[in-house]
Amino acid sequence: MAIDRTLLWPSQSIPKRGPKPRMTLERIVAAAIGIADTEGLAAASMQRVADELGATKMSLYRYVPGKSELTALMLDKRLGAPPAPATAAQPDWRTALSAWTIEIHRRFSEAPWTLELAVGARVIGPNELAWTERGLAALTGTPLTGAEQLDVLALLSGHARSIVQQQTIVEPEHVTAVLMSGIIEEHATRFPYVAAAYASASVSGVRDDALHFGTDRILDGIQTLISTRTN
Amino acid sequence: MAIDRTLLWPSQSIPKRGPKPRMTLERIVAAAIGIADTEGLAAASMQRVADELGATKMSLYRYVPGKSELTALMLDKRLGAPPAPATAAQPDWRTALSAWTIEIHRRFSEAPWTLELAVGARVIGPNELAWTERGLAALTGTPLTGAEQLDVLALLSGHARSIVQQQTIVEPEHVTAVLMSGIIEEHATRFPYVAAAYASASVSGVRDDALHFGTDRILDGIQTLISTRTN
DNA sequence: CTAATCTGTGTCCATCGGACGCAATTATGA
DNA sequence: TCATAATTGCGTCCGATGGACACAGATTAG
Repeated sequence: MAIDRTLLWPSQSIPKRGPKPRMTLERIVAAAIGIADTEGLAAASMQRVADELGATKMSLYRYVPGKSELTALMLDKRLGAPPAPATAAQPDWRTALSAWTIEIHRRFSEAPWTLELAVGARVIGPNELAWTERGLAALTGTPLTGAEQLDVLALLSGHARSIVQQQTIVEPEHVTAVLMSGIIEEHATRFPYVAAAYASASVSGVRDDALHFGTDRILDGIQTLISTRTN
Repeated sequence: MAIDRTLLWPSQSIPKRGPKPRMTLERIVAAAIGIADTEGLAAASMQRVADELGATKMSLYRYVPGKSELTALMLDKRLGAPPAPATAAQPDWRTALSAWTIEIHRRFSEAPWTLELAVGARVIGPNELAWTERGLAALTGTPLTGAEQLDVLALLSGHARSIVQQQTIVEPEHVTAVLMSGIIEEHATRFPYVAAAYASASVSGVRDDALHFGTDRILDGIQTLISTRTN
């Protein structure tokens, strides 16, 4: 149940006796990520990862205590560290946080299987913490408290993830979207507002900017809060 | 892979020949929900549900095509229909949407296992659609387009879900929270802003209002958009 | 050179979702 | 009344999963 800290946050161990390790933790994680990227998270079983590395399943357990620790490593490594900040003068908090949100969305969007792993209780990894650090840096100087700053970041990253979650609904074959419009049409009398909204949304063309819409709304709301503080 | 529509959106079948069904779809779903509520979603296996009902595992497949359909039913039924609107004069969009968001949060919070099911591609259920209908009704009269109204609801419900997701991290035994603060303390030099923010957040006492904070920010942002439209 | 230690892995297990077919049960048509 | 068609419950079997455990071989420390 409990996840081993020492894997996400490695200390040193350096055993010296015994045979040389034939594998590497990094190689295992990389192989698992490769499988998840191409064949989905479910395909990244211990057996499959071991096959990919030409090893047996049980040998992996010399490097990873269990599956959940492996997936935790996959998540943190796949999201990666935040991009290096521009060397030029640092932008204001709004443009910085906007870029922060868009980039997080891009990361999750690149590997939708990470969403499934980001649900529920888990130990935060170094990359994830680096993202928080970066976001907090952007909010420094604003009149928000530390707790409020954390809430802001949770709000924005939650939005980014939520958008990816909804996008993956439409993505595979559009079959779910078609099915949904069929349901809505059939029950238009039960859900008149939904029918009207979807009809209007379809007329006005495909909307791809739900991410920006929500981000702008949230940032507007933060702007409002900051304004009331500074005045 | 594909989820059967006809279970979430039942048509009639009414077979008359053959033995009387000993079970009911409702009973199966209810039993599965009960198990998930008390022992977690993973415990709600077909075998376990069958045991709960005094039936065999395979007999359940006469009522449910597969596990994914069962979980879809569990999700929609557990969330339930939106509460009946107050008979008094309908409130303005802001108070209505605020209550909408908080109630959605409460539903998810009651059964955190629903979060796991609400991830990824899925067929929308009648209750979920009823929630959307209710939210759209609250937004009628605002100068927002249909697509924008849908985006607003996705933004708010996404926030509510995101908050529950983070709360479940702290909930079980606080072990994760303690672990996290330990990690942050150890790496305070690598993540100075995070360390400062968490220290400040701890000093100012436990924050339980991340839900309201985010909801208010979002609603402020929508308010801003509406204001620019009406002027 | 011996003993301690570490790696790789072969074997076994419980559990999971599910395919398939068979026996029992019920309603329908002749 | 009786055969037939349809429908249910269920026993059996399967592949795949994560993981426990023990043992052989490799490697180094004393």
